[in-house]
Order: sequence, then C-alpha cells, then structure tokens
Amino acid sequence: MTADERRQEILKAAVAEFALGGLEGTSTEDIARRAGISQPYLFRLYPTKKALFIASMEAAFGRITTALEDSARGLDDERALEAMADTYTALLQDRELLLVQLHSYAACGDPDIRVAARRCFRKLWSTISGVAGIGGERLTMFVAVGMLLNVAAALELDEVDQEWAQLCSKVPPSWLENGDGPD
Amino acid sequence: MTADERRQEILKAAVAEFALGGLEGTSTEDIARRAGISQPYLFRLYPTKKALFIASMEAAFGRITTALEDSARGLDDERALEAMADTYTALLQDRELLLVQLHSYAACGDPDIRVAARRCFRKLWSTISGVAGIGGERLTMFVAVGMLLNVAAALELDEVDQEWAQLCSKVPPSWLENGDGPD
DNA sequence: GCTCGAAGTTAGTGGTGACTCACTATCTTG
DNA sequence: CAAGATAGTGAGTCACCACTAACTTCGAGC
Repeated sequence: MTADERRQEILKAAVAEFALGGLEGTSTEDIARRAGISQPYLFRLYPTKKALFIASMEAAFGRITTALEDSARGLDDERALEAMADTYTALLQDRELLLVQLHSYAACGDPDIRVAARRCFRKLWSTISGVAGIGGERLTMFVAVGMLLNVAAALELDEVDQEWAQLCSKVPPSWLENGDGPD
Repeated sequence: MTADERRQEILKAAVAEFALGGLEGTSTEDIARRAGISQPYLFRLYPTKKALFIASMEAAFGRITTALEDSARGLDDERALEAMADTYTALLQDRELLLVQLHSYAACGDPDIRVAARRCFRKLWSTISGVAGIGGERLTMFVAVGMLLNVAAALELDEVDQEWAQLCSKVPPSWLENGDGPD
C-alpha cells in the first residue's frame, strides 16, 4: 500500500477514535491498532499526534461542509435551508462527525488547534451562509441548532426516553418556515 | 483549615483547571498546585480524579442554573426570558463556566460522566423551562443559542475581529421579541 | 503533659503514552 | 542482478501521572 493510501486509512481510523476520546483521551496506539499498522509507523506518516488530530478535524468539518453544500446546490435559498437541515439530520446518524466537532472545540485550549478550529468553523459558517443566501440572526440560529445537536449526540439523548431529550435530538420542524430574523 | 473548607478550595481550583484542559488534559498536580496543597492530599479529600471532575461539573452547572433562576425570579414569563438571556451574556465574561460545560459534554464517552452530564443538563433545561414558562421549540432555541455561545467561548471568537465572529459571540438581540414557536 | 485524631507532606510505584532508532522486507529501475 | 528507495516493525526511552504508604505536625480534651 502506498504512503498516501495508508495516510487515508490512518485518517479514517483517527476520526473514529478521536470521536470517542478526543485529543487527550485517545492514544496513538488505539489509532494505529484500528488502522491495522504498528504505532511507530503512524509517526512516519504524521509528524505528531496533534497534527493528526488537526487533520482529523479538517476531514470531519470538510465532510460536513461538503455534504451541506452538495445537498443544497442548485436550489433556491428557502429550499436550500430546508435541504441542509435535512442533511444535518441525516448526519446525526453518523455521530462520528458531530463528536469530532465537539472534541475540536474542547481542545481549543491549545492555540494551534484553536486556529485550525476557527478556520474550520468559519468555512462551515460561510458555506451555509453562501448556499442558503442568508445571514444575520437567521444564520446564527441555524448554526446554534447544529451546536445543540452536537451536545445531544454527546449525551446520547436518543437513548433517553423522555420528552425533553427528544426535543434536543432533532431539528425543530417548524422553525425553518417562518423567517424570524430581519436579515 | 477544615477538610470541608479545603474541599471547597480544591473544587474552585478544579473548576478553573478543568475549564482549561478538560478531564484528560488536566493533571491532579495542576489542580493541587492551584489549590495550594500537595497532590496526594487531594486524594484524601476526593477519592478519584473522575469524582472531582464530576463534582466540578455539578458546581459549574449549578452556578449557571442558579444564576438563571435568580435573575428571573418573580418576573412574568416574557421578562424572565429576557432576564435569563442577559444573565447568560454576563456569564460569558467568566468563560470558566462555559468551558467546563463544554468539557463535560466532551468527556461523555465515559458512562459515569455521561449520566452526570445528562442530569446536569436536564436540570438546566427544566429550570429554564419552569422559570420562563416556555417549552417546545422556543425553549429548544434558547438552549441552542447557549450551546453556540459555549463554542464561541472555546474558539475565543471575541478576539476575532470579523463580522461572523461577533455574530456568534452574543445573544441575537431580536430573537426574543417575536414568539416564533407555537405555544 | 500526654494522647488522639485530623490536617498535611515526602517519597515512592506501576503503568501508560508520545516519540525514536535500528533494523527487515519488498519493489523498482538501470 | 545490484542498488537504492519505500513500506513496515520490534524494542526501547523518557517523561508524566493517578494513586498509595508511611511519616510529621499540631491543636483539643482529659
């Protein structure tokens, strides 16, 4: 297998493991095992654990951003927003992406990671804004709901059979319809 | 100093340190140093690091919940919601509480912590609901904005001098006024 | 003034984890 | 086929860290 292919495998494994444990809670050993290689070889292909974490962040954010973009391409603004909400709901099934996002925010105590996380977040933000042609408070609210869904994923609220828990774990169905912000 | 007083000191130090590094990113040595005691003595007063983390979570969530409750006590529903929004904005100054919250969610890979985090979150949720007399989607949106503010605190977006960053770091001024949800 | 318990410390210990070094195996190319 | 590059590993290093054991200090009560 070529180094580049192997790097992809590692990245896939890293996203999965970092989703579970975050930067500090995941060992490079865990990642290597999942990727099916020895732990030292991981360091041949990624210089440091932190670099691998940042790569994982970028992969996870990238997949989310791309999925949203794709689902809304060619639709008019109002339908684009609905489409993105649907897509995000679909992403909920694969908790990996949401959890990596959450762990990225949590790891922002480190300046390098903070810079990378800002870049990823900004990209996500501007993609949504551009594709749906919205801005201002309506955009803020859209992203806010996304953040709540991340928390719901972390808490595994879908396992909790109570009304409030169900409310948190899915996009509110009606809030899209009425344009509540001025924008 | 009595053991109970010391426990309070440790808890204060723990909240501060865990806010910076989270469960895995903070050493008990760091906490002990900040509390001004030797590291082994910490284990006389808290059985494990995890127990101390859970205590820190509960302290942080408790302070938030209490602050919201206090600020809204005696007001009618609509004013209560505004008051709580103001209070949360004020809490933004002290990023400690928001960050401990975020790290609590991130540490939910551990079942014990997940259970504790759900309990804290549920309490926060039901307090807001009870005090403001709201429910359904309007409540969801209120909490969602709170989650976005947590992320903004982690990313230190107030340091970023760009429009989108400013949008994230404060409660949208107008969304309170119009009852956008049903009920 | 002596004892007893509670506050607190110093010096470990066993384990883990990021990262390195020296090595092997395989493949390609002149 | 010789030789260099490329994929990959086993064994180790060094620092850190959660937690323990054994000791000291000191104030209160008899």
